[in-house]
Amino acid sequence: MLDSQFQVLQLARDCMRWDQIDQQRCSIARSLSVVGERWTLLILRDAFLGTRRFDKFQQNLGITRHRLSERLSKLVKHSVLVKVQYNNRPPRYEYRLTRKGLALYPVLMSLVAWGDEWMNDGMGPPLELVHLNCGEKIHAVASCSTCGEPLRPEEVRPQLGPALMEVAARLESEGECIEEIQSLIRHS
Amino acid sequence: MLDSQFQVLQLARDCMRWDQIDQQRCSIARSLSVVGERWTLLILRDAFLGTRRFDKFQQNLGITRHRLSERLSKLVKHSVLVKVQYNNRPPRYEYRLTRKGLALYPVLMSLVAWGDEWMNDGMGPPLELVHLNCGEKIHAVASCSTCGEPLRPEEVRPQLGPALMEVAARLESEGECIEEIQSLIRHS
DNA sequence: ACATATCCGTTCCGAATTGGAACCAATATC
DNA sequence: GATATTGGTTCCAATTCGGAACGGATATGT
Repeated sequence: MLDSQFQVLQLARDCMRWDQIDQQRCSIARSLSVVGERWTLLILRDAFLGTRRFDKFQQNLGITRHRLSERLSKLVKHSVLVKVQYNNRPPRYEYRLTRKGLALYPVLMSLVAWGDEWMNDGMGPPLELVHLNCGEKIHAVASCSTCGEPLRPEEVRPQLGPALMEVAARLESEGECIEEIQSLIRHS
Repeated sequence: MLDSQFQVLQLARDCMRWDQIDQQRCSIARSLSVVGERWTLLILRDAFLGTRRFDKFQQNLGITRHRLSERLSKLVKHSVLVKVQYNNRPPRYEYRLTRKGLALYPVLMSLVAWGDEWMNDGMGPPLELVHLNCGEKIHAVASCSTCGEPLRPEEVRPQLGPALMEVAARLESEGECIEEIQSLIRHS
């Protein structure tokens, strides 16, 4: 009971270990607990470009076999990839994006857009993206799911959602100061 | 000369070390070389929620002071944050998002959207986002910079951009097989 | 039949990164 | 003069990582 509050507010310990961030009530922290490790997003980049087999991932990425094996297993465990047998004799497996994995496309595309604009070396983007829908060279923009306008930080107001509401209410009823509830928002 | 090709194709060494991914001609790899380390995106999440001071970051995140100091310095070095003196005596500093830092908003919002949908625990999202433009609770969608339609992986065709074109041309004139040029695309 | 190749990993060890805690310096406040 | 606050740095043990060798199941060449 008290424990879970402390977990959210991180008063239980001076510092939180990285392998515990999935316990935070924060969607970014939870996302990163699955895709936030070294190599993982690069593996997914390759998956979106069509790579499916262990060897190809290893060659394309230059990751060690050990690390690759570990990362792929974790992605399978979290249903971002599925391990599919594509050959009986000898038994051979490949890794394919699931719906959950495909849903990461916006994350990768926004990283591409940022890198193209802010990390280029003056030689233009390494890859160009042609949108078959409109035929133009394009980049990704984050826009509103309802009105379709591009999202700007100052026009988006974060507020306590259902998952945090009750925690906040309990804290308030126990006389916790507003500052700690604010801090809750920061952690969500 | 040959070195730079090997760098791109990663034939020079069996494996590439993580601290060298910024040398890849890949915008995702380059982006991750700045924001891909543990804690960094969580620090930026806090920055977008208004945190500016060393102590507040430390309290909110539960990161060690050492690590925080290192990450902030790196973000300042890459102009994602600026260190601004907000008090003369005693000299006190705070960290603010630059334009380059603000441009990371889509990355964070797409991580939030993915986490809300795929990593929730059945209690609804921790934070709700109200878009002042339309007044609704919304989430971020990646859409086309030209036609505005939501981006779907199968409708986006990646092709060699200027930064890779010349490398590919040189490889071809030297008789490298098409497979290695394909691999170039994968690395870009 | 036997050697070699391919694919998909695992095991092991030294090197690099991280977490945890203590320490430090400049100034404000009691 | 003692204690608190802000913004760090230093140090060491624990964890994670990179590199290279090894393994097992099967195909392929000779």
